[in-house]
Amino acid sequence: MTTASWTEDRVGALKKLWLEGQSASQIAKTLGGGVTRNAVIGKVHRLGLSGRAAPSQPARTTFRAATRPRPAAPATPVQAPSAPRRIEAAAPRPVMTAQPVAPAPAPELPGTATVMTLGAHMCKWPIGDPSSREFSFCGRRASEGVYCGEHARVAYQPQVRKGAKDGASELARSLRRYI
DNA sequence: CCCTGATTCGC
DNA sequence: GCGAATCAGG
Repeated sequence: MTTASWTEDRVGALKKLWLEGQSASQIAKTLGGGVTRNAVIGKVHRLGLSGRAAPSQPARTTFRAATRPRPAAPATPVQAPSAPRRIEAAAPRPVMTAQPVAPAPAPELPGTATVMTLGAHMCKWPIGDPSSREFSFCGRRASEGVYCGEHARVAYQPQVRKGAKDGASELARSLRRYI
């Protein structure tokens, strides 16, 4: 596709990823096609989407409302106090400790859900490199928030006991299964 | 300086 | 409708 326009597919993926909590830049990278984060944000706003759950990298809440750049704007009347933006609790992002690459999806291991097929109540544990075409989601029943039981336990990392070397290696081994 | 989203405006 | 430029902030 030479003209990276907003096709149904891309818009669908955009919506999904956006509501998923992905950042604009991340979505832009995922969608590829030379779309920038500005394009993503622009489209998001055009679609009426806006403020959702959680940002990305840093877990900070950048929610402001009206900002006034000022490019040759004659006395603009006071802008409305901004529309109500949803502020929901976000599911903790999975900790990806040095994720090398997604080698082979185990035999019966889940991970066939793509960004397009991932349903609302399907585990959204990412599998593989988001920028790769092989990228998929766990897809199992999301019983714990946005993740299935198993992935929820990994997402909500209990905390690593210090000095528990056996436990550490065990954790590392169990984590490997999720990649 | 990295990142985030928000807004405006020229196309 | 689209997105770069810009803004505002963590």
